[in-house]
Amino acid sequence: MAIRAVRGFKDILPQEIRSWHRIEDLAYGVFNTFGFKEIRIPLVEKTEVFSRGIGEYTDIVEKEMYTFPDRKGLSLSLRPEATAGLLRAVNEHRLYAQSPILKLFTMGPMFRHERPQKGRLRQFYQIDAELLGTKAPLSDLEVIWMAWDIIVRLGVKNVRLEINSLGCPRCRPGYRDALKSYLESVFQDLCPNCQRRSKTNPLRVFDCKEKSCREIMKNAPLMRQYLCPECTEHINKVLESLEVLDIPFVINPYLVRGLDYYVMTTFEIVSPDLGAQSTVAAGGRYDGLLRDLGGPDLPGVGMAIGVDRLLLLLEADEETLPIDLFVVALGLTARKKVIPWIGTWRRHGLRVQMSYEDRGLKSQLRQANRLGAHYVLILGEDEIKEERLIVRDMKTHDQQKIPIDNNLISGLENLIDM
RNA sequence: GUGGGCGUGGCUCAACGGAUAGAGCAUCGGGUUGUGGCCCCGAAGGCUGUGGGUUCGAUUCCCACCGCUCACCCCA
Repeated sequence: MAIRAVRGFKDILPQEIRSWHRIEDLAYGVFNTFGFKEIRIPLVEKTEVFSRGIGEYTDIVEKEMYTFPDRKGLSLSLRPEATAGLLRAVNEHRLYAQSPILKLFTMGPMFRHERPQKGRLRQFYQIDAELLGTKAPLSDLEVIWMAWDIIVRLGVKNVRLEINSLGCPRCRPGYRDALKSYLESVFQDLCPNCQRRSKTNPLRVFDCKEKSCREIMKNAPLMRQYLCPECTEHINKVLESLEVLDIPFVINPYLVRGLDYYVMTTFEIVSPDLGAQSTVAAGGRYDGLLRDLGGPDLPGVGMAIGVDRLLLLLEADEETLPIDLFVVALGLTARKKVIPWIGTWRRHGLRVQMSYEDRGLKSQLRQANRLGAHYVLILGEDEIKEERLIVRDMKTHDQQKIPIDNNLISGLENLIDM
């Protein structure tokens, strides 16, 4: 029985790698123009980073993390998201001291032990950006803008921005109480799941798909009615700036993030083409998180793009990487002559391949054709005797002979016009 | 963790409970002893996911397990 990859862990095969590069390259470009700098952080952190950062009683921390003791008994976890670890690094290296505003991005795999399905793997990739040091609504905009830009510029059509405000530590408790007491009053009529959620994560009840729960929640109090003046002004300014930019959005009063650190602005970019896991990108404001991780009380806002999901929305890229020159050497003498030439051409940047097997001309030409070679160079006994080798243009079928002399290397390069 | 669907050459899929499990694509070789693609011919490639059961006989029906997948849950 051959060994298979672990459930929920996938190989990214050569035929899909170009799409990955396309996404990553575009993201690098966008981040660069927005003035974000790259940071690379460990895949493993002390479990504490996530339990304190994301929240001890969130599903992610409670039942989805890969947590294990190291050889000395210290509890470690594979990162289930990027923000907590990134802020740990910011704090550890006092990066916030360099400038009042810190703009960072990172990309890489995250790990959550969930049941795999479409758009949900146990190792999945995120492109993540964080903007620290300001509460200004325009910083929310920047982060949303980048996510939107990356997704739209990749050619994804059918996406929608959903946005909401979760309030702040001043107004959220009042709302939470109101929601809780409402949920208590209707407790008997909620589905078992929501009865549990009403205690652990009341906002999540809004997400329930049960008809009865939806009906009940239509009369539930909404955060919007409880937002303090500052939060109201903040979200309004974010929405105004989105309008200025012509980024279409819908206000989703039920939008909730499953991580405890979010306050005020939260958003998702969703696509109906993804199946049940419809969120391509998401993020929000997390003032207070850095403080909770033991750092200074710096506000922040961030976003993460699900690369695997984004990939599901893209047209598959061509995998074939054409080559410039395929060298056919027939026989041992020819092979020996040809190898140093190949080395030179490769150092000059030409994409050159040869057959590793001692096959006939026909077979090697077939191989050259399959590889998409533009030119084929043929060197056999006749050519050695004649001291001229054959250069064949596979597209036009033209063939010509060029002398094997000191000018061979540059002569060929001129001929094939690279 | 719960439920549905599906497991046959590398890939996409056939085969009423019946014979040596087939086809297309891909691979390799030949048709041209040194000229690719198209065409023709041929070769190689299978413990039909695993283990039980029913049957004279199971790829086919039943059960269990494993795997994949979609959905619930949750989230990027």
